[in-house]
Amino acid sequence: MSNDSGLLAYIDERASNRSPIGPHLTMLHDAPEQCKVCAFYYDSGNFCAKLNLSELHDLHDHSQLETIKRGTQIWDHVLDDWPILAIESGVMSLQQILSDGRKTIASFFMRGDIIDLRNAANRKLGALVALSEVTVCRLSPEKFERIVNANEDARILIWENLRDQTFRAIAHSSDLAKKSSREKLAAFIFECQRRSPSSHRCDVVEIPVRRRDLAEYLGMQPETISRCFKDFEKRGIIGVSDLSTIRILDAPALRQIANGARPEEARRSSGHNAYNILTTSA
Amino acid sequence: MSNDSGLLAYIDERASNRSPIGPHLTMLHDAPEQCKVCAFYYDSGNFCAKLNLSELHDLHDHSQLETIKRGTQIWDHVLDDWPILAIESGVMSLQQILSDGRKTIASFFMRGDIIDLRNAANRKLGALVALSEVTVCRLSPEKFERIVNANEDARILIWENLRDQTFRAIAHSSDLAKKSSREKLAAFIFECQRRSPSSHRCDVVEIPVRRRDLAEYLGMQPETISRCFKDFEKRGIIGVSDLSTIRILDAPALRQIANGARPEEARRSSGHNAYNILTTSA
DNA sequence: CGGCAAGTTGAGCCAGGTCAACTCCGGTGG
DNA sequence: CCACCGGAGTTGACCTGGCTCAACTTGCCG
Repeated sequence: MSNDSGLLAYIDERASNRSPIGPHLTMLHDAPEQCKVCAFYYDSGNFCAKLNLSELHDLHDHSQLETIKRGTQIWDHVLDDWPILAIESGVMSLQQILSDGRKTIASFFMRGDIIDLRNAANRKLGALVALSEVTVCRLSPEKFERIVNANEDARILIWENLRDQTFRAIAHSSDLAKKSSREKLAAFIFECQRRSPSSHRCDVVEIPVRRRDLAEYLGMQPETISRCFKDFEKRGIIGVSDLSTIRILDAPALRQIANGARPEEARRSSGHNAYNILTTSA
Repeated sequence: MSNDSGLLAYIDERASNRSPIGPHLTMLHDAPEQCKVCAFYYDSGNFCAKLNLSELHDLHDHSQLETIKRGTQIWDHVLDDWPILAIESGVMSLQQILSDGRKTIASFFMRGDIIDLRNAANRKLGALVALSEVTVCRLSPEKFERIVNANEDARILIWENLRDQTFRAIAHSSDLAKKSSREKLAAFIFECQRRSPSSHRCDVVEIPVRRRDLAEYLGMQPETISRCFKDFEKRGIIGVSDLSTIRILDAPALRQIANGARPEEARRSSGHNAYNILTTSA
């Protein structure tokens, strides 16, 4: 997919309608070449797969596919023009810097996520930074808007994608709020498993980010991350082969930890539970 | 709830669409009584205000307005049928209970928020619990869906509402991740100010939830909340009149704290005149 | 006025932050 | 091919912010 990025470099983004195949819409029997190999198209149930060929070509011709290196920030003035990003591969992060330099990664965006930052300017959300090599498609806001208006399937899908991002952020909030370091890490491992591209559940999980980024995402220190991994490994819950790959050896135990079961003690339970919540265990 | 639905049944929704003063809509010169006093209708720029009278009546007639008491949970089997909630007043919370009893409030929903929990069942998000007396309108999913499909203004508004919830959750995540207790509380005070119904910025801020709920939202202990409030008060940054009302006395200082400026150190300002620095805007 | 929940205050302690030293590893250049 | 470098990760020692527990005060409601 990087073999034709050289082609892209030539293109004048503003003026040309740059259809890679054919001058006009006469040859709509096929999807654009770039789209054929893009997850948004060939993943069943992703956005571009919902479009008809006319829409797909229209969107493609006014969008920009780009590969960006780790550490690159997408600047605000670019986002002003291209506020809608489709992450095709890699991991993007939304990060904030506090006045004294502490850095926080508020959210990860991975393959299949569509980031819609229209109107996000007022609320300063932070910077979009690539945590790995990222392939991203900048969707034309106008075409996107038009397609979403016209195509109900696409609209529903986009809506669910956004809701999923919301739910993910909410779940992440509650992880951060009350969980211990081990619990957060365990929950994150399952989150990685859940979001892994290979939809088949597998006990080998890829950690797609560096320890350091992971620490910033989970609100911890790299040292603590390291200690927690070591702890899990020592207890035989996971196996660590290399830094970016682990194997879950004792899924039930890991699940218990992720769900916040304390070892044995001190359930100062139930007495003050005015709300009588009925906890439905998964 | 649907007292005058008979009349409306006559109307052909398609033909009368988007014509607030259509021919045989003469008797529809008025919104439903309940809607007239509802924030979603009279707040400029909220959902129901975007509907034409036909849509408004249709939605109203198939929805349920309800007042629920503090501590009440909206049960899952109810959410299955009524997954879309419009919060008219009060504070709803989304809370999770960990296996050992720790409770987390992941998100607050206040006036003007529309909670769309369709398809949220798979990802167990937690329970919806009222933190105060809440007036909520359960929107008919079918009517809601139809209106969102037909009415572009309404759709855009809903879309922005959801995006705002996402951004809020993300911002909350980054607050929880790396901020100290004081910083989180300061940030929360500003969040309350921002979301207060009285749109005019005012230095008197209402804290709409109990200390205990606040603690669970911010991932702290009630004792710590109390100590932080006392600390701010002692330093003259805020004034506390009663438990649910505070007054911001030194907004710049509070802002500094919320943004994560540490007390003394690391000020690379090198400045002679600290007052000339205008870092924070709006 | 009495009872109960919410909030506050105080004392002690521990999980995780902080700092420093070290290893590991890929890239680079002589 | 090796020496060197720098950034990432790890390990150990120490320290502190905020959790915990317990006792107390306040406020609300019948």
